[in-house]
Amino acid sequence: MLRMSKLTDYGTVVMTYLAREPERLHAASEIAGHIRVAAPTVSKILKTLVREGLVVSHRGVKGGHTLARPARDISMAEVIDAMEGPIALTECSSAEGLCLQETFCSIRGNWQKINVVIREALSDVKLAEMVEPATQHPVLFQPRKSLIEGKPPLTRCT
Amino acid sequence: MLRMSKLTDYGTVVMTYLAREPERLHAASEIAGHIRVAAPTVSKILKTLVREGLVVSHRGVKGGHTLARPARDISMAEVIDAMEGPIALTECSSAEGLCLQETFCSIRGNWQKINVVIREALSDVKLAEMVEPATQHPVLFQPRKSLIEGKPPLTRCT
DNA sequence: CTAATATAGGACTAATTTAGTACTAATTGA
DNA sequence: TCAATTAGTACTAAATTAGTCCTATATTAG
Repeated sequence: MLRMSKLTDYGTVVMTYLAREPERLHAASEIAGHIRVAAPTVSKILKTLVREGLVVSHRGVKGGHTLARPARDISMAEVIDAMEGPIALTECSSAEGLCLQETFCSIRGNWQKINVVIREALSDVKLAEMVEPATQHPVLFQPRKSLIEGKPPLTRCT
Repeated sequence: MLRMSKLTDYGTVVMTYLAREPERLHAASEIAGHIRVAAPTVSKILKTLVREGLVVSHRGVKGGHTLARPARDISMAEVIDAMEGPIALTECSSAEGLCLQETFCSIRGNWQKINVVIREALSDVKLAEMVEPATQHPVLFQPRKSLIEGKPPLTRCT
């Protein structure tokens, strides 16, 4: 439904992988082997995550990557933000006057509110929860029938 | 943050435009002129919306388009679903066994739940609300400080 | 000190997706 | 019957995204 890029999707998988053994360093090649994504691609993703402060890296022999913070303190919203980058800066929603159609666009404010709602939902889901098997998150997840029967979402597996 | 395609974005603008005068028929060219999007593109969008049952069309002289249902009965989730199409069918989240990495992917179930939460948020926002100026939606929109200060969303203006 | 192993950063290419256009057919109302 | 309008399909161009490669830098073990 709402889509994210493949790299963002991989990013969440990488983060989840790191969250399973947060005390240990993980080389990019090791991660790549486990999540079955090409090593250069994993490296690229890790670089982004390091730059954004979600992952810390150690160079050299026995180097590798690990989470910058405990998994329960990292939300999925943060991971997605880190991977998607500041693309929104070129769009009207981030600043006034960038969009020629601004005066004709009366729904901008409403969209921003919707985005806030989505952010809120994603901010409530912590990385630690993603590591757990998909069962109950009683407070957060109480889907309505109508929603469950809708079209499937667009998250990739990988 | 979470992105939708330009066409989907235009789709919401077209729907909002129709919602302003639901009693009247609107030719594709008329809509194009008002929302400042190329006419063939608007036609393409309208065809999709008609096919998905959100808009009804009337051919011939004095023909045009109008909403299939009252704006208060159409949610933004429906509009986005209609525009984005069944892309998810090729991805692992829509059916078992499509993804080679399925057995290595333990976060799939959790992602599906997150998608449900987002769907729920979007299903609560009706087209009628998008027509109103962006002010209060007291129940739905009570953003937290931390969320508001995050990166800007990716909705385009247009 | 040196060799081996890792990450860092940037440039580049390929592939995919998306946006937009063009053309023809069908329908309707005057 | 004619003009306006949508319907459908195929195609092209542009933009975005994914992925690869190369060189530099850091760290540890021996």
